[in-house]
Amino acid sequence: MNSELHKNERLHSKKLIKELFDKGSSFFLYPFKVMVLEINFDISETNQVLFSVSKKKLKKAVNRNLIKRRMREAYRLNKQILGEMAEGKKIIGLIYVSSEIVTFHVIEAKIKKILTTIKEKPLSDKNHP
RNA sequence: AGUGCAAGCCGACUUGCCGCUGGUCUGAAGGUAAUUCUUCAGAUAAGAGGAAAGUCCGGGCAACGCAGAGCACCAUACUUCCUAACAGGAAGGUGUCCAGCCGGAGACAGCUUGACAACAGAUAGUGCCACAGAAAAUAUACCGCCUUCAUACCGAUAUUAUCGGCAUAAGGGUAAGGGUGAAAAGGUGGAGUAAGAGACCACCGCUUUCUCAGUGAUGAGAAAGGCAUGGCAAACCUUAUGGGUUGAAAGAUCAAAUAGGUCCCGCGAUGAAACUCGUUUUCAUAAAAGGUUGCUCGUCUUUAUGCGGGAUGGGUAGAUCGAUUGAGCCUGACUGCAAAGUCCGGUCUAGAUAGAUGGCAAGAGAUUCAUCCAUUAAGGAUGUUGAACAGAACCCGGCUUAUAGGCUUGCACUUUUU
RNA sequence: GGCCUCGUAGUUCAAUGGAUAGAAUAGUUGUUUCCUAAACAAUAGAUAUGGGUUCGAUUCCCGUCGAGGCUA
Repeated sequence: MNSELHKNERLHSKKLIKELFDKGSSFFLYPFKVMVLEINFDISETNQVLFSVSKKKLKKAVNRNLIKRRMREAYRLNKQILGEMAEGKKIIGLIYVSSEIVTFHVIEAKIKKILTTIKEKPLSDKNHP
């Protein structure tokens, strides 16, 4: 599996973002809030992911960019944990809720945990939003 | 060599691996009549700032309004110039303040360096000036000063009067003085007077007019006024000048279906007349409603609502353009005191769109802290820490604010050597 | 990205440019009570920040910082 992260793997459609925040199931794993939604195969060919850092938590744009870059890098290096899913694809929202700047190693460890959790989650989670 | 001030410039590096963005080239696959388009792979060079920030000004660009006028609103405010434009910049003028020098008895004036100035108008009008103070803007109401007359008292001479002093009441002349206050009605000195006063004189300050110099702000000189009306316009306001409004989430193009929208045609308002007496025909009509940037004028459209038929075509999701060749950058020459302008030559240097510059490893390292050594002092070694402010979002010109450290130039001071 | 509004005691609000910035509540101390509450009395506490205009600034003007809202 390649370790690239192209534009079609990032979530940029306004409709899908709205759907994710309306219908998706969420859980916390500090310092992240994670939202997941399973979608049909024909809408998207790959998993799509969204990274978000709040302006309320980190005031300066430099620090927000830094955290987003570290999150993106950690997802890129570890996305093979999710593997190939036959049933459908997932859209994932990763929202940073801490107000401190965390090093890359911490973020990578947390992302690994999150991806493992998502993979092991049963499909029945979708039925009771 | 060091320290301080001012101006200008730069804004932490190397290697390896894995990645992101748009461009160019090559190859493969698919589509098209073709130019060519889409996808994938590889190669190649490139990829945040001096403030990208705050959004405080000014423009370009775009849409809207039927063109336009006035009012309202907003902004600016010494002069000349620069500029696409500006509340920006350059040069200059004036004023205030600090310091120094100097003249004068004094009021005050002159020169030099530096800093600062929202620096039009306070006799166009309105308003405000707390407390204190006689009075805060029409100065003379008050306390005072001087004087006339009357009365009472005291003293002297002397005798029923005169002179002097003091007090009270009335009248008159004055504005010197009046603990205050941020601010007190030209100032200093003289002469003068019953007491006084620009009422008078000298000087200083002020105002007005004229002449000369300067593009101009203004300056110099002369004459006159005799001084008559303080401060606040970052209070309302007046004058002059400028501004239409809204912002790229503006806007343009592509674009499936339904409803809706828009346009055209017919029926359709009121009154009168005619006859074939039907909701048939002909003629006339005004005002109303609506659109139009905050308002008014002006201007435009329509004849209610609604129904029927026909045509047109766009809101929303998305894509492309707008959108990176521009008041561009660099070098040089010329003009100008300067801001800046002109010309020759060279050059193309981010273009993302939930938002691209990152991660890991190693090295080198400004700096911080601790220990040890040495010295008049600067210093050296080991370990530790590990780089300021900060991220383009349509593009430019400024302003403001944040900023570790380094470099260059000029000035001043100190030390060392010759 | 663009536009607008607001910052006053710990909290909620007042204050025409003019005396020591006021009130409620919360806090502290005391009286009362066997103790607590309530009541009464006293007390401390603030104009976001830096400049400017003015004799004088919470108020007027400018900059900075912070908070909130509108706009697809």
